[in-house]
Amino acid sequence: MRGRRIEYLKDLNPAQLEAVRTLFGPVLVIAGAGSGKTRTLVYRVARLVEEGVPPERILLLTFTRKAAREMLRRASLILDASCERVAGGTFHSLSHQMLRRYGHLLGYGSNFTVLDRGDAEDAINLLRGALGLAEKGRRFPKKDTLASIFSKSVNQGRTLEEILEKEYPHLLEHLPDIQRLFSEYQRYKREHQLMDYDDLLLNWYRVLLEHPGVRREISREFEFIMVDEYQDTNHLQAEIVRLMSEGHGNVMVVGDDSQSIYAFRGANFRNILQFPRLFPGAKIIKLEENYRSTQPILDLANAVIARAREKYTKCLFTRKSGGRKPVVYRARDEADQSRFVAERILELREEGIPLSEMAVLFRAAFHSFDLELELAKRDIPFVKYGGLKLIEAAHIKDIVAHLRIILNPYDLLSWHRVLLLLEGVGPRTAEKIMNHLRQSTDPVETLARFPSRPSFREGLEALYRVLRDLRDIPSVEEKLERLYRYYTPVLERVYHDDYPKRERDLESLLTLSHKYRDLSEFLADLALEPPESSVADLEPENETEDHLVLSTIHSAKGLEWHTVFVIALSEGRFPSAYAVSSEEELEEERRLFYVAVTRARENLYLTHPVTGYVPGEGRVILKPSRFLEELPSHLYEIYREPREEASDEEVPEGAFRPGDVVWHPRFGEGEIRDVLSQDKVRVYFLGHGEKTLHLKFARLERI
DNA sequence: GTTTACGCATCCCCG
DNA sequence: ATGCGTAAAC
Repeated sequence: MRGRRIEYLKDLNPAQLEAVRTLFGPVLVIAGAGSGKTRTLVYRVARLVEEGVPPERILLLTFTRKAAREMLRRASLILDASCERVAGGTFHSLSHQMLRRYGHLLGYGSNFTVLDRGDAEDAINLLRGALGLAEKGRRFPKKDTLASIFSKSVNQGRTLEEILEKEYPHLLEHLPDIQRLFSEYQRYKREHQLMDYDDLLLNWYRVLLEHPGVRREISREFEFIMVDEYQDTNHLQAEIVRLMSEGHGNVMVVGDDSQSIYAFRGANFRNILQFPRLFPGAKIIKLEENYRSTQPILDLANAVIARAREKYTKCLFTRKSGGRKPVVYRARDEADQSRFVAERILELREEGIPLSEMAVLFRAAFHSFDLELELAKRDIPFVKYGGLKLIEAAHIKDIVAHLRIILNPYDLLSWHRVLLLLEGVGPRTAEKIMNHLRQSTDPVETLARFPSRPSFREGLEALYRVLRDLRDIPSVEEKLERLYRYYTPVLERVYHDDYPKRERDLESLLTLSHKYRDLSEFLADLALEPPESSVADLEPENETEDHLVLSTIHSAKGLEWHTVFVIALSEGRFPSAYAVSSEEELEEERRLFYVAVTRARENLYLTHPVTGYVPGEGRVILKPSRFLEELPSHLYEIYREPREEASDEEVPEGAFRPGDVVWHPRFGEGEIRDVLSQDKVRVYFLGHGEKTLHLKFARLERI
C-alpha cells in the first residue's frame, strides 16, 4: 500500500502527463530548457513503480551519477523509498558494471583497470616514444591530440582517416603512423587488462552485439529504459540503448537539441532526430512551456537560439509575467568585472537572496581566477565546479597508481609511475625493472629479487614492503594509511616546494575512501565519477554553509538559480578562440551560451571585460562577444554605475568615456583611459602604448 | 649512460 | 600550475 496518491493531473501539464502515462514502446521527449524535463522523468519513474514494475527492472541513464541519485531521491519523495532501488547511472558506469559481469566473454578478467583521460594519454605517450614517433623535428601530434582523435574515431564509429580528413587535415601526412600507434595502443590495453572510457562503451556494445543471449538477459533485467540528456549521447550509446531494449522496445529518451554541448567529445545532437528511425513507431512529445525563467530572460534566450543555423522544433514561452530585463555590463578589465559581480552579489544578499541561489558561469575554468581572489578578499564563500579535479593532481595519481598495482599487478602504466618516484630511478632503470616484472607470475615478489644497484636498493626494498603489506590489509582506509606512511617522505622529496598543500589533498582522499569496503570499487569510482578538487567540497561542515556557485557552463547543465552571472563574454574567451575556425564549433558555442542564459530564473547579468591578458601577447583589447553583439538591443539594458549616471547630463551626447573602445586611422584599436577635458583624451593603443589626443585633430571613431 | 635540475611554453569544455 | 626539452651532475 502506498502512503499517498500522486496527483498527476494537478502536478503536470498535458504534454508532461502524456509522457508520464506512456509506459510502453519507444518515446522521444523533446524538452526545452526549464520545461520540467526532470520533473517528467521523476514522475514517470514513480508511475512505473506505482503500476507495479519492480524498481530494479527500471534503468535510468543520466549524464552524471549525481543527477541520477537526485532524480531517484525526488521520486522516492513523491511515492516511496522503493524508488531508490531503481538502477541509475551514466552510460560509462553501467558499461563498467556490465563488463565486470560479462567482460570474460571478450577475454577480460573481472579486475581490469579503468583508465581516465590522463592515464590514456600517458599510455599513448609511452607507445609514441616506443615506436620512435617522438623524435624531435618530426612534428608528430602530441598525446592529447592523439587521444582526441582516437576517442572521436571510436565514439563516432568512423575511421581515423575520416576523422583526420574532416577535423585535422594538416595531420593527414602522419596517417600511417597514427594508424600504427592506434592499433598498438589497442593491443597494449588489452594485453595489460586496461580499458579507457571509450573501451567501456565499445566493449559493452560488442558483448551485446555478439551475444544474443546477453541481450535477452538484459532486456529481461531492465524492462524499462530511460535516457536523460539524449542530445549529448553519441552513435555508440544510441546503439547500446537499442540492443539493450531489443526484447521490449520500452525506451524513453529525453533531450533538447538546442542544448547539445558535447560534440567535442563525440556527441551528436542529430541522435535525437534519428531516434524515430532507430526505434520505429516512436511517439514524439514536445515540452515547450517554460516554468523557470521570466519572459525577458526567455526573449533573450530565444533570440540567441534563433540565430542557430540548424534549429528544430520549439519556441519557449512562459506564463510568468513581469521580470527585469537582462543586464549587460562592460567592464574595464577583469578586476572591474570581478568587482562588479561581487558588489551585485552583496547587494542581492542584502535583499535576502541566499548565496546558494546565485551562480557565476563561464566558458573555461580559468576565467574565474580573478573573481575567486576578489570573493576571497570580501569573505564571500563559494564552491567551484569544473576545472581541475582532485584525481588529476600528480600526487593523487601517485597514490592511485600504487593501489592499482595491488589490484592488477600487470598494470605496467602504474608500475612506470611508481618506479619513477624512487630516488635514483629514471626512465631507463624503470624500463629494465618492468621487463623483469612483465614476465613474472608474481610481479610484486619479483621486485624483491631484482638485482638492484646500491643507489636505489633501499627505495626498491621499501616499495616492495609496502606493496606486500597492502595486499594483506583488507580495509581500503587502512590500506591508504599504510601507503601514506611510505609515500609521505616521497611526497616531501619530489614536491618539496608545496608538499603541505598536497598533503591536504591526501587527507581528502582518505575521507572519500571511508564509504568503500572494496578497493576496486573505490578506484573505479575515482575514474568514473571524479570528485571536485576543492577541499571545501569534501568537508562536511561546509555543506550547510550558504555559498555561491562558480561553475563552467558545461558543469552547470541541468541546474538553475535565482540570479545568474555569465562572465568573460569577450571574443576569444566566449566563443573560445579555439572554436571559431569552423562553423560547427561556433554553433556549439552558441548553444553553450543558450544553456548559460537559460539557467536563470529572475536575474541575468552578462559581463565582458574590454581588456584582458592573453598569454604571449600581454594586455590586449578584447571585443565584446559576437553573441552579445548579435542581440537586439531592446532585449537587455546596459548597466550604468550610479555615480556615472549623476554626471551623465553634463556629458554631451556622443562624448567618449573611459572604457570606450575606439579606432584611430594610424594607431588602430584602442581604449579610452581618461577624459582630460572636453576635447582631450588619453587612449591606450595596442602596440603603441598610451597617447594623449586632441579630438579636434584626431579622427577617433567608437567601435 | 642515467638521472635530475632548471628554464620555457602552454593552459577550454568532460565521463 | 603542469609538461616539455636541454644542460649539468652523478
